[in-house]
Amino acid sequence: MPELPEVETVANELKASVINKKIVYIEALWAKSFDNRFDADLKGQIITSIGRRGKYLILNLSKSFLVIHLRMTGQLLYFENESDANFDDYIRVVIKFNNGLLLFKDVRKFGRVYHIKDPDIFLSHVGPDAFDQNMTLSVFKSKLLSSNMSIKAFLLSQKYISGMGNIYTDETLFVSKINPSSKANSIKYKKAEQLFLNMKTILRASINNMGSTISDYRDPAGNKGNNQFYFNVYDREGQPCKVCNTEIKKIKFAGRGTHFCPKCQKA
DNA sequence: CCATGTACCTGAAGGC
DNA sequence: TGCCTTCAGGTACATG
Repeated sequence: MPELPEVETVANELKASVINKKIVYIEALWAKSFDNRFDADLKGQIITSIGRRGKYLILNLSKSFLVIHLRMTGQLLYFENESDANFDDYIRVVIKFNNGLLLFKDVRKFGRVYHIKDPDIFLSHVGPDAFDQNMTLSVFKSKLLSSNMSIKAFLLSQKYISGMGNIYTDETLFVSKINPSSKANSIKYKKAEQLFLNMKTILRASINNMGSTISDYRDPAGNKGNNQFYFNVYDREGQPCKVCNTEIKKIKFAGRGTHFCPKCQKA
């Protein structure tokens, strides 16, 4: 699931529920889901702030950091009262606070809770995300020019710009009228500007809609997002294009299911 | 540098 | 009903 808007939604809700709380207990029910890379005691540490970079959630603790990636099916579920929690078969990590409980649930076990010393080092391979102050239009354009990849692969790669996943990449390319196979460095100046603005508009709209839920995504309260009701192309194979009525196609491209309008997004 | 395939995992959905 | 295949919002790594 989770791409930038979903992780942003999770971060915003956690800010309201776990800031200033003290960890009193942490346990990995599935060992690989918790990657402990720093020798500091988590017990007793307080969550001082919460951030996000691309699809990574960053919990700033008193002496170290928890960095969490939800991958495909990860969820962070928060319960003010422990008795409200449902410990089903897919709970991988349990974090108890002096008051409240956070469960990391993950059906497919791809997600990770990392305990690290320095997020800047840990995330050094991850580029600035779409809302980073440093990600200006001119920076974005120069990164486009530097790459001979397809624009779809470019946006999916997290090293140039982070946070974009399969849904928002397809949606952004549709609105920008760019074929997914177009080379990143072939996109003209004006088109690149539209792409940049559309990307931010689409991500912001989804944040306002609490993210998109296709199947697994839930926010920390267990609620689904609403942005999936506004897709133009994603998950709309065979349905008419909302602009020109042409049938939306789905192909395999850059290793991913890729949705587009053959007329609006000519190669 | 770039594209492709594989691995990591489980469950849902579709074909027969 | 049941078996088999394919696919899924992501990323790391190996191979041409």
